[in-house]
Amino acid sequence: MSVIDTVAGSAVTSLSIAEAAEATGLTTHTLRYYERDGLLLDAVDRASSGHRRYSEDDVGWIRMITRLRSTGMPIREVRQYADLVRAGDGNEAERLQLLVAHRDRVRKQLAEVATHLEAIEYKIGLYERSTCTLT
Amino acid sequence: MSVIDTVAGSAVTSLSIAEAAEATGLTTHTLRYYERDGLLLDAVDRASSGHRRYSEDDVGWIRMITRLRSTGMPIREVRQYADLVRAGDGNEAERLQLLVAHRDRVRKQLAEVATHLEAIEYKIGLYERSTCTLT
DNA sequence: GCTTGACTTCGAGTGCACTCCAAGGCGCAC
DNA sequence: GTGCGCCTTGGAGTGCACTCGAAGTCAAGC
Repeated sequence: MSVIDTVAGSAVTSLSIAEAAEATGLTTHTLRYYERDGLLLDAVDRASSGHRRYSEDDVGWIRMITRLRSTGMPIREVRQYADLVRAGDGNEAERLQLLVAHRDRVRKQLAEVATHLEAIEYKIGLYERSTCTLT
Repeated sequence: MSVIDTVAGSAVTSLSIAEAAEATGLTTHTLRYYERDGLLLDAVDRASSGHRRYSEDDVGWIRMITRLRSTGMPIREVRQYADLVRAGDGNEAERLQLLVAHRDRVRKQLAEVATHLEAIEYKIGLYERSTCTLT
């Protein structure tokens, strides 16, 4: 189903929603939901049939926001980021600020989870020792 | 409000729900919710007034399940773990299995988040360089 | 030309984990 | 003895992020 077209001499691949889902690890439901909710930079292109056609840029952007989401950024904030990028040049400082704030949160949370993990591993150690003596 | 009592010669401190909230970082709402939902090992002791009195063991257990929750274990699974502990001796292998499965999930997710974080840091690097040249 | 299947829309439904509310009880300060 | 504040209960409400359903469209294959 992926369509290969030629624009200005360079090959352009576009994907159906199912293929875009496959490529990004999201469901087709989620892809439509993200678009509706303003998380994508633009409305996705359509084939003459009205079906969505995802460009490589679309997929790249979706992969980026998937990284933001997987690190715990709320939908609302991803939308803010998309709004800034959509607004075009001149707000790079704001985008940077948003990303840095997120990075700091993620680092902090990563450290906390690592600490909790250690405590859990300690507990596991206790159980392993007691189970071992039982056998 | 924390009550110091003497039982069998050793000092026993018990905390009001507000103090237990303070000590565990949860809200009083959440503490009651966890108890209702079977996440605690037993019903918490009551003062003659009917108010809850949290023992040090209670607080220790709540801290443990808070670690499980903060590392992403669903309420449902925390309850399973509590059920096993409540059932008493003989199911240590099951508890161990549950904890190990959780540990493995956490390790995996930690690694994924770390990877996503690197990609975000790379992006930040790009913005920092471009903002820098603008100034 | 009819079926099939992948797509479309809008709106409603789900699951999770809290979070809050209203009405009432208890014990202490004034 | 009355106001105050902290507590109690059951049940309802909230916010988030999907997730699903129903009804309809379109292109391709038989």
